[in-house]
Amino acid sequence: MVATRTTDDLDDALALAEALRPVLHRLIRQLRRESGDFGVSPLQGQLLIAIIKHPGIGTAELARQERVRGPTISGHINALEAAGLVARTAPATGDRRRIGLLATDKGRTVIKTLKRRRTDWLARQLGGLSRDARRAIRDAIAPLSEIGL
Amino acid sequence: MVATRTTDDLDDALALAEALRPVLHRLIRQLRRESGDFGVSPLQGQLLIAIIKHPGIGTAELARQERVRGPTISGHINALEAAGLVARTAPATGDRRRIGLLATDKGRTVIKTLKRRRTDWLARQLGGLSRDARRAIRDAIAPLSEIGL
DNA sequence: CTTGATGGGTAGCCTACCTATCTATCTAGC
DNA sequence: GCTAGATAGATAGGTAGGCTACCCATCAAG
Repeated sequence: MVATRTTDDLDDALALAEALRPVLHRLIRQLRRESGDFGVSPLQGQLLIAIIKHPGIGTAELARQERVRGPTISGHINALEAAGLVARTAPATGDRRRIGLLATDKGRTVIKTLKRRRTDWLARQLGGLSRDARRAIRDAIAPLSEIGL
Repeated sequence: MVATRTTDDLDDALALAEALRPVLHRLIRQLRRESGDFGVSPLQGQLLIAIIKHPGIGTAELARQERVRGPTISGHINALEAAGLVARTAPATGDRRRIGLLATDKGRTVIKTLKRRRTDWLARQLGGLSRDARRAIRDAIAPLSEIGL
């Protein structure tokens, strides 16, 4: 029955949401508290990685990727620029509203050392789990990424 | 080989952490932004539920459960008390440092209507996924809960 | 009866978002 | 060619939700 199926799906999703939400919040709280200071915040790290991967990317595109508003990007780019990790460059394309973001050598170094030396809290915790547990988490990443388009 | 196994596990955990972290952050950002105002914050909801489940519970116990510092609990209990959802009562046990937290009728009502609410953003998103995707997420909840003791 | 641990609280700070608003530029329709 | 609306980016100001530092009262143990 289609009607029943839909109802079941709704109930299923609702129950799942109730179970998932507190877990997510607890995890994030610990992640924020426990993960030490690497000079750049998690979002800034992501932005830096995105800029390295797509040189000349603009702030609007970054905002869409990270599902964040424009001013949030603006602020973080300001911080990254002040730290000498990225540079705002003149519009490369014909569109003179756009700016092109580039990572500096220092920025690339920061990401490289970050990725190499980040045996952080989260990784340690995950390492303490069984392989099955890690696989279950890994399998959930793709579905979780789909949420929110 | 035990040595190899350990190394693999470390690499595995590290890679998983790198993949999981941005997904978690993105999800939480959207959760915060998109989920409307239900009168109580997610953490306050959890606290209220815990108080209903364990009447007379104290703030220290709540802090441990939600993996949060004492003052954080203090603040939220203040808010919940000001909203008339919980009450601080005299120490029930022999320990006169402790207080006993109780949910008011209003508090119980709030939780009941909260749980029945079907218009939740997260629930809608989860409902839009395939059943397989939801199962993958459900299977990851237990492992994720284990993180951080 | 001091010493240290624990339950609970206040004050003040900080991070990381948000909305509202502004300027400059691009694009479409008249 | 010129205005109307959309888009890129920035700034100002606000808020939520944690945290640390510090305080007091009480308990438990030497």
